[in-house]
Amino acid sequence: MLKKRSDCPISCSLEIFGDKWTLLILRDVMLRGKSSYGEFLQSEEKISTNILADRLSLLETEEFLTKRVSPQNKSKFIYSLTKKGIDLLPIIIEIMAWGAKYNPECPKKEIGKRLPHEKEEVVKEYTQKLENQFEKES
Amino acid sequence: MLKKRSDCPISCSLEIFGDKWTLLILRDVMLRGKSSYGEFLQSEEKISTNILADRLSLLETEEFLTKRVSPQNKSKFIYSLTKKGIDLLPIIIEIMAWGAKYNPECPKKEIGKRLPHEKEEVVKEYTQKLENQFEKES
DNA sequence: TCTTGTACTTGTAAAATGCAAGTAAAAATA
DNA sequence: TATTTTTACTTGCATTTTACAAGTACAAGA
Repeated sequence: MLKKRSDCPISCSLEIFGDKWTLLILRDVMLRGKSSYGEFLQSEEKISTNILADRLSLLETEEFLTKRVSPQNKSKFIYSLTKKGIDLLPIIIEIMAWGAKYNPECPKKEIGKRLPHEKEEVVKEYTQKLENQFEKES
Repeated sequence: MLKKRSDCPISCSLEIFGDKWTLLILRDVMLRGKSSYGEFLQSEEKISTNILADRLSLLETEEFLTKRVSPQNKSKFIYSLTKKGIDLLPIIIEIMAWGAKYNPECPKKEIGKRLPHEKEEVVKEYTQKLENQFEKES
């Protein structure tokens, strides 16, 4: 990512998180309350260890996540969202909404069911929740 | 894409368009009125010819775009959005909004300036416009 | 002290991408 | 009619990225 392809905000964004894994890690953080390497590794999509390490490093570099030692366990790291990371929630929700609409085989859980008629509210609720967490941690 | 990583709608979506180029082609179609191989090739991001051919084929297979011979020129093809493709607009707009917010060096054009305060309206306007086009072509 | 938990790193093969060149058919031009 | 241009790819090959399996390092717990 030394030199940008263009100044288009869409292109710039895709250069950072336009791949099959980065947003999936953020999904785990935002919607599933995950926060550690081991937890990310357990997701059903089975990310490789080297890719996970690479993406976590990227997410930290890009300041989507911050990394700190767990107070309970000094050999464990906790990854938390920044405001910049929280602001990606609307993108993830839109992707989920689209995916839920066009993949009938995807079982719809609570959020999925709410999306067709109250997407805005879902985004607001989760943003609020994540921002509260953010405040507590600072 | 023989077997899916999981049934998560986010994961399924990213398996299709989670890369650096697919959404950029759709940007050109949705926001810049482009519709042919040659036009896509001219974008400032400089996509390779083989990648463009591969992605157009994917977009057709996934039914995001339909392909037909140009009435004016039989050696030219016109790619048009399907409803399924038009439904990706909110994702693209959210990505643009995020990118415009966090990349101060991206020059903001009309849409970019409107996004912070009237994102919903922008999505509605463009959806309307693209759906009108869709109707005209059918 | 030994085992477990946690977070990686390394090696290597496979797949995707980028770049340059070539192909083929229709359209425009001489 | 012959030639050039336009349009949309395809092909070959080097580079980069990814996937998979294995190994490493350090802290915590028994």
